[in-house]
Amino acid sequence: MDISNVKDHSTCTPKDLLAVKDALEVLSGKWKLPILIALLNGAKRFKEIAREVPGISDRMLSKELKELESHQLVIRKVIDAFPPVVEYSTTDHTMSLHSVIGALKDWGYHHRKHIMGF
Amino acid sequence: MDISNVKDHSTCTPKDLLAVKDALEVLSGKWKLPILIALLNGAKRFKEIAREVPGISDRMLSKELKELESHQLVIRKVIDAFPPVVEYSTTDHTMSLHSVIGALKDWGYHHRKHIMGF
DNA sequence: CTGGATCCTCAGGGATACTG
DNA sequence: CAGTATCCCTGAGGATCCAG
Repeated sequence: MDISNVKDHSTCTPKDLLAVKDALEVLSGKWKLPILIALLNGAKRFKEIAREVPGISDRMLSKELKELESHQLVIRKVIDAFPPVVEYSTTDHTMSLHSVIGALKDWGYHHRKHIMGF
Repeated sequence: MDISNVKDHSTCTPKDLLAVKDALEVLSGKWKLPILIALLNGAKRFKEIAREVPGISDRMLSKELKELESHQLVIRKVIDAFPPVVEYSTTDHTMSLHSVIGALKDWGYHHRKHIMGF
């Protein structure tokens, strides 16, 4: 991927802004990134994700997973059995999010230190 | 089958998740990043920012700027005159956001290509 | 020009109960 | 277990008017 123009901050074009907005929209909401982070550690079932994303309700988890699937960020695999087993996993496309998550994580730590006055 | 195709990517600890959540909270909302992007191109006045962030209302711009200031992400400089002149600029701390914005921008482009099917 | 004050809408999200 | 169906409420954000 061409990131050659990243360094030129003085020309963050309207198109670049659009790209950022696109990303924000897809990743918007309180839960999408936490869910994806949980799944990046390995495929998981519904209840497992719920356990790994503290505070999320079944309703929201269901909704968010559907949205993520529609964006091709997770894969839903149903195993016909009883009781039902559904396994969620990441996609190649999810992997491209690593730099985003990494940047947010680093900045989160940085910001906390900065505000706390260290 | 194998729920354990855990390739052990940079595993995110609960603390890391917290950091991501911190970042998301500070940058949450529809306008904060677009505003910061506008300011990264140079200090600007209220109306100039409004012009560079399409769709934002004066009310939201005012609110978001206050919040950003409280997080030390923008500096507000009043020039006593008539008509009033207020200049907003970034801080050192804002600069640390470059990697976040860069990652989001790159991923936005990438995602669009991916969804559009190239 | 730079916003504050008000009012209002709507969608994100919580709580609870229920189903195959 | 893996969700759906309802109900409800809060708060982000829009519209408009007003003031220094």
